[in-house]
Amino acid sequence: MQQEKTKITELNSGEEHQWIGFKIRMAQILAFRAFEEKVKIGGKAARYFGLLGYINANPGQLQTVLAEAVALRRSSLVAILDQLENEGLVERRPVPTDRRANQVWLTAEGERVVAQLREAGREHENQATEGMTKAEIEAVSKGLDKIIANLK
Amino acid sequence: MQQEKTKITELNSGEEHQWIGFKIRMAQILAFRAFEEKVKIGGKAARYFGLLGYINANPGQLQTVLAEAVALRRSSLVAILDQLENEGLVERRPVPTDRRANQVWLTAEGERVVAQLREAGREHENQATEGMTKAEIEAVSKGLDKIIANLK
DNA sequence: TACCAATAGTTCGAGCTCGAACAAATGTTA
DNA sequence: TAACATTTGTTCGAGCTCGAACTATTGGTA
Repeated sequence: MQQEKTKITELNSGEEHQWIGFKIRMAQILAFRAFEEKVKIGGKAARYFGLLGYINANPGQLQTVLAEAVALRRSSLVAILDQLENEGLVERRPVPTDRRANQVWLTAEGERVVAQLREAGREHENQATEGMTKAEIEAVSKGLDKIIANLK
Repeated sequence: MQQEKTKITELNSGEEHQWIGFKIRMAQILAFRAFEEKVKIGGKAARYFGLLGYINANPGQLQTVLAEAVALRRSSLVAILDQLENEGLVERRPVPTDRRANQVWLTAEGERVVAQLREAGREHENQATEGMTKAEIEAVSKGLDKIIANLK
């Protein structure tokens, strides 16, 4: 039973594709891809915008906290911070009360880059939610909050 | 200006973390992680459940179409199909009218595995949306559809 | 105090996705 | 027909994340 090429006009999405979990996956892949294609500011900064933004909002946190905040493993964060430190965007400082730990801070340059990325991020956000009402966007946002909380 | 460890009771999420794009990323990482931890059925099947489900709903499609359907690149799909073929879940068949192309089909075993995974997927879906009303879930679902369409 | 568990950060190898480049086949156009 | 462009699947190297194992340090307990 083989289909004529020209007759495949309509593809069946399948039950799985109606699941939230799958849609979230699709959306994240497409969103990340689009953002990176759009933003060409300073090195790895765009890729780790979420992390940099979090550091900006919470200066001086431990690496463990940062990892949790962006849903990465502690071990994954090491190389990322190494790079961002090499690019002069981020700084590791010793914690006086605990010699195992590091506080992570943005450099002045890091703060500048975050500000620039924020602009690009807003544009991206607008593109992603184009044609949606405020209420629709809010509903997705609140819903995702609940889903994230459920999965944590 | 360094903070006392015990005084960091409340973390600032930062503007970025309020963005849909960021929440989508968090949700997808957590959801994928949770699903893989839960499901221990046959090899790589769980990881590529979305793909298998799509093949199940659309048997005999070209690899290019499949890649698009799950938001992966053509080149990424090659190794995945190699594995799934090795595990006996999937089959590549030549296309009579185009000697470059392959049709991809599920084997009988593949169909059995998809059915099993579907069960696990429903559980996972329930966990992720626990405590949410039907309307809330629907709002997230529709909203994600629009976002996906915007980013495509 | 001495001992043991827990924690912060790190290293390392495995596995995954990507983009670029390629061969083979097909489509298009002069 | 011949020449060129496009498409399909592929290979390959770079870059990323993960889990497991490790060191150093800190916390808890007998």
